Amino acid sequence: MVYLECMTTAFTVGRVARLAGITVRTLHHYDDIGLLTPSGRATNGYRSYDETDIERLQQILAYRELGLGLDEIARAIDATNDIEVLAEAQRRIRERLDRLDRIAANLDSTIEARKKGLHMTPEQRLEAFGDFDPEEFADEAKDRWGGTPTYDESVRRTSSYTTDDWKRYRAEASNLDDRFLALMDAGIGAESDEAAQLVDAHRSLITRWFYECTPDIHAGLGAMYASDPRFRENIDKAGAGLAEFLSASIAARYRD
Amino acid sequence: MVYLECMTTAFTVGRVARLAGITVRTLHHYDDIGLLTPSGRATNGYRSYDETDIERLQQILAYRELGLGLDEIARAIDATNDIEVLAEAQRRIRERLDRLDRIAANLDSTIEARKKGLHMTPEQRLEAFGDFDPEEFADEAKDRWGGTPTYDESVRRTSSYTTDDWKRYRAEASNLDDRFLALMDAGIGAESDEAAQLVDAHRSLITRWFYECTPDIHAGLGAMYASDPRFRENIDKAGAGLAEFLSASIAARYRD
DNA sequence: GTAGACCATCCCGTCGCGTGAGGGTCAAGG
DNA sequence: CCTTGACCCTCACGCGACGGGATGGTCTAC
Repeated sequence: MVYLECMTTAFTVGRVARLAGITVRTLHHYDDIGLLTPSGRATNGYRSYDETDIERLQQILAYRELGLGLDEIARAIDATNDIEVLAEAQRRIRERLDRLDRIAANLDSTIEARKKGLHMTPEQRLEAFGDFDPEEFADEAKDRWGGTPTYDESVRRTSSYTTDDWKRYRAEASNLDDRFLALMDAGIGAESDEAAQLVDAHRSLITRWFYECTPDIHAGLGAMYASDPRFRENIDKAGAGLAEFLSASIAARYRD
Repeated sequence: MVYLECMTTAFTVGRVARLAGITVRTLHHYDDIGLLTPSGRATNGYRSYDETDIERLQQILAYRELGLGLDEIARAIDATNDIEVLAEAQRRIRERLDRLDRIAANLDSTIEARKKGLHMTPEQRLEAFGDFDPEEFADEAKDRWGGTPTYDESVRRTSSYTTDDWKRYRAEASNLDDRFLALMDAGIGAESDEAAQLVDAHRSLITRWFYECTPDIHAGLGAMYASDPRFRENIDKAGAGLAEFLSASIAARYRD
């Protein structure tokens, strides 16, 4: 306003900070690194921000909201035409809004699932956060186990299991583990009739919960339990040597 | 899955990182500070994340998105029931969405104003960022200058000025400054007829752009130009001593 | 003239990782 | 059997964006 300028312009740090919802320290910092240097100083040395400074601050804050680094912000603002800067900030903010929307939706369905007792896969839980890789993981699993009908069926069936279902399955499995371990402790061998009965129970368990487990498949699975360290470690959690014993029992059952 | 567990569970750091769109280092960090400790380690020492870990990570990421510190996140998750945690995260995310919406709307109107050449006040530019203080600033100004009819009128009129309007005003004012400075340089006194003419032009300028500037008001304004350091500094930017000279000229004009 | 609210400049501290350095693990292929 | 490449591990230093205190000047306000 020139003749009336000090009425409207000439903001001190504190005032700018309050208006913008930031701290004085932040303005000092922006001055230090040259991101927002106040256009003037009063005779007492106080920083004096004018309207153009505020305009720049507006742009800075818009970009900051997106998590850009201060140097990136500086480049973004200084490089291009100022209306372009705002429009770009606009676009980025809208992207951000989309992301938050996805996350909110994800939490929604997580809460829903939790209420209904439904189970969610890890991929479902994290899909809103990763930038996007719809298949990548499923592919990884398929490369190893998949393409086979048993794998596919298992995926289909387990996808609708609730958390309670999983609990019940785990209880059943744990019970079976204990019975195997009891045999081991009692010194009853893997070739015994008792072991053969438990093997049948094991096959039935897998068929009921995952896929049609034929004797052939079961034999293959049993071999893996002992040889593949991933299965082995996992099974041995229930008791040391269980993987070996289970594998031997299965092998004995189908040996004839 | 117990017997099939290694097919689905047992994620390595890299896999979790890819799924969640974060870096391995971040997972290491969360492990270091105890925010997310993998539920197990493989025999080779590799971190092994299971489904419950992923669930926790989901909650962590949701909170992180809001800019909470990691210790706050830990407290939020550990303190309360887990479904409550998710619901709370939900609420915070929605707040965040609101804020971003406000900022986007603000940028919208800024861009619109820019296109139409309209002028925006600093308060308008920053209102979306500050937590909220609708009046605070206006109050500050009013405490000093306001309540007076001249101030109110000035606010009313200038609020509709475009940036071009401001440019034209500044040009006029700058021109007037130069003419005053020319008198000073020529050694023509503040009591001269030439100065009196310029004083009238100055009063007319203020009346045309801001408010009905009566001789009384003008005299008061002139006194302030010299005495109030804020006015003085601002006016002296155009030329050292201008505030003093202008003030003296105005005083002389109305002395009779 | 002194109290309280601002302002200034230094400068060390913190948080959330980034980024090597230095080294083991593990299928896959020559 | 050895290598290559893609993983994994543990230090440990560094950095960006401020926070926050120390120390001291400035400015209305009673």
